[in-house]
Amino acid sequence: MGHHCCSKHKVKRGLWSPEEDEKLFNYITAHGHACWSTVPKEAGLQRCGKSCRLRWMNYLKPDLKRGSFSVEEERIIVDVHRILGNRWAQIAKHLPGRTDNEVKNFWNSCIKKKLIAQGLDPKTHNLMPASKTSTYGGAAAAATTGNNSDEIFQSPTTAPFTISSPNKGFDRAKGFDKMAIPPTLMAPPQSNVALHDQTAVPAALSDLQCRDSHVLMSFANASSSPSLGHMNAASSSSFINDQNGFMDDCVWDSTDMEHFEALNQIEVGDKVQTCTLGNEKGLMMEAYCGFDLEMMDDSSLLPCGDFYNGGGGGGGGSMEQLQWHC
DNA sequence: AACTCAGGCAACCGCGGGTAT
DNA sequence: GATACCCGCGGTTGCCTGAGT
Repeated sequence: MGHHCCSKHKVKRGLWSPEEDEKLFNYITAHGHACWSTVPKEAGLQRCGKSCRLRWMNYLKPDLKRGSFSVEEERIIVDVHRILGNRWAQIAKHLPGRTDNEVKNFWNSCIKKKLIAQGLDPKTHNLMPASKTSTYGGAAAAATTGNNSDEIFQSPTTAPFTISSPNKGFDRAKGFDKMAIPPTLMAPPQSNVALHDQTAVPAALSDLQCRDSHVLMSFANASSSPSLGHMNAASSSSFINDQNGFMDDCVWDSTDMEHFEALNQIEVGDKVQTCTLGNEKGLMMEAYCGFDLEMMDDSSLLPCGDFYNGGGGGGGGSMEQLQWHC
């Protein structure tokens, strides 16, 4: 049974031969692929358009990077997956030359197992209950011993979420170079479901404030919300370091109003995560949990782009190298 | 050398969203 | 608005290969 789109035609399935690859490659490089459904016919292939597209995207495309994933790539995958979940195509966008299929396979065959071995739930990136951990082999203890690439797999409770975009739309030298966001703030919807009882609650984040000059961000009710115990756990990375939940390590240089302008509205799908930054007299940023992760898509991606965890220390900021395509 | 098994990878399948008619 | 078609995505399957016995 072939694809629905080509069930009427006699199509070949299975592995591609070098000849087929050559035909497809030659055709696409010469004519492009305006319509995949016509490609096989035009290229003289007994394949369906879908199959051709897949082969091109995952194998023939010239800018694909082959070979094993680097530690840095691995780190990016883990970090972005923590935010996006199984949105492989989105994750792959942060890894030039890698395909969604490649990332997915790497995740399933390698990263997932490492996370499990460290006692982390690969879906939520949270520590699994001891019983569950032991089910997976009881290797949670290994999580404390890593001094190699396994360090990538840190519990989100100890690694504040940070984003860095050194080359997009903002000159780091001008300021606005420090900002840390806890994983709870950036948690994807699916994670919210999973973490409902243990992580950020929207209400707790509804009063995020940024003050001018030496900007502070605060979460109302931070200390009273059990959910924010999770965030306070991140205080070792100087994200939140007092009982009121103030993040005094979050410094925005408000003289760079250009970027506050840019930040003025972050529309995140229809669930707007209002990120309202007012004028320089009284900056105010509102946010709540439950980010619609469409924000990770190109233009809608945090337009400011440049979040940097200056206080992460000790590898806490595992997203330093993440480049947002915005 | 032969066999088994697990891991990695490529490809397929089905679904959802977008667009044209 | 309804329908058909196409594309892109994520989940899954199955093949290939290498390590272990």
